[in-house]
Amino acid sequence: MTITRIPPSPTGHLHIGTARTALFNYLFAKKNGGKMVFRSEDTDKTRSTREFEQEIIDGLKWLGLNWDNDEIVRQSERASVYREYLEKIIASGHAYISKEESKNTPGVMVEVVRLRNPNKKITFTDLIRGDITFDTTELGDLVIARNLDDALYHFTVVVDDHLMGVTHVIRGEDHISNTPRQILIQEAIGFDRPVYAHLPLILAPDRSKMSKRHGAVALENYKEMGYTKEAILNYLALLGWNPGNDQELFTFDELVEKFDIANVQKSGAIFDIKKFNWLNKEHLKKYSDSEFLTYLSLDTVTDLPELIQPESEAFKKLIPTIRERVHTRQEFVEEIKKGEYDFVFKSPSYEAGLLKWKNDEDIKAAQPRLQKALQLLKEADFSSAESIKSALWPYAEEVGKGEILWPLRVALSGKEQSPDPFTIAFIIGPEETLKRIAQACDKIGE
RNA sequence: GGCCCUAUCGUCUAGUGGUUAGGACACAAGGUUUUCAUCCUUGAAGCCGGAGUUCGAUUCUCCGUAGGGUCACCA
Repeated sequence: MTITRIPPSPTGHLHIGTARTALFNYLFAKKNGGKMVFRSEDTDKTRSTREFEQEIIDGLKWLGLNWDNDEIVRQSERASVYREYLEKIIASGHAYISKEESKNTPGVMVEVVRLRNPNKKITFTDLIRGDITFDTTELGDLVIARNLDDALYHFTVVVDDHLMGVTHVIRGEDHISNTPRQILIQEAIGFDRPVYAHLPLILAPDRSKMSKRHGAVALENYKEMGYTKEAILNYLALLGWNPGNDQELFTFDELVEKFDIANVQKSGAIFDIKKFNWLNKEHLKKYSDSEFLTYLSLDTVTDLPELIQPESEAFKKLIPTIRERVHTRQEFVEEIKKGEYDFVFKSPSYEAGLLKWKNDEDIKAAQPRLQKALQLLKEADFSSAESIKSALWPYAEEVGKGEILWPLRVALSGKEQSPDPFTIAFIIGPEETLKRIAQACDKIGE
């Protein structure tokens, strides 16, 4: 049975790269009818925290990347297991206790455990890159434990991967050079070698490994900005993998179905927020109005302008309009905060001159048209933007579209750029619509 | 610097010993019912360089070059 693993170190937030590694491990396992296991690599007691561990677990689960039995193996709780193998490997002569000065606290003598390096060439076959050969001589007798009760990373990884039955180690390219060390330890203990696959890295725009100095790297950051899990999964998968055809939009199920590690790229991929935005919007399109409202969760936005009333009828009617203009919840909220749609909630203020259509000589030309529109709208059906449009359209065709639509839109929005007048009229309702048009007429008259 | 990995439009990528080198994002232009957005159409944009193999290399080999990763008693 195929068993992959996701072994994060809880020394920081859930990195977007870790999420992608988890995704690929999950997809590979699923694809092969196997499972993924989870392991918290918290042997560094000074940097690991339970808070980070929980955040990582929550993040992976939020994405839907579940693992076998929900089980959480913690390396910090397995010292006795490591000790057993440490003693075994020392007894066999493949490792030895070395009395030397501590590197961490100079001046203090300690007894670390070192692997007796056979100084040989190691060749392993990477599922993505093919054969990779290292001469381990340069590694020296690497330290595998600070002492018998305090095993280090390379040792714990090898022991746990073996004990947890891991068949495929799929991890970031930054682990390639760790692989020969771990193979050396495997061979010293006598464990079988798993299959390795090293994924290309996610790169920042400057082509270096994506890190905090480049901006958001934590999954949580993207979640907060309003990237949906569907979009995150989809984008992460596309970063370094392709289905072999032109499909770019995937549901999670489709990814599971179509994933093939043979189609994983060798070279690193730059994280392109623009394409990510596009994908997010595409996935958002599938949301119904009520799903979108839930997605927005505006009640969690603490600094929403007072003017905006998320519960109001007008606001609910406004949502589809904003929705088609933004990629994320964050952009949505910013649009509101900028006051772009304040005209929905209060009478617009604007210079009368703005009412003048570009083809008109005088602003006064707009007045009779607005009067006519007023008249037509009094009889109009305000049940939809479409019905409002049909009430005005014949007249607009007769007198010229810009000639009436422009001043009408300005009368309703007070802006040079806004949604079309029918939509605005629908949102603010008949009473307010008629009032604003009348006000515009007054403005011209002044 | 040593070791290792990588190299197709700006970005993510498809692809082949002979192709008009395909798609997507982004960008530009035009259009769709006034502006913005949406949508549609069109466009610009790429095989890192040099040898070699070959009738023919973007594709295969080698050498460069460039970029990246890694060199802990962190993981």
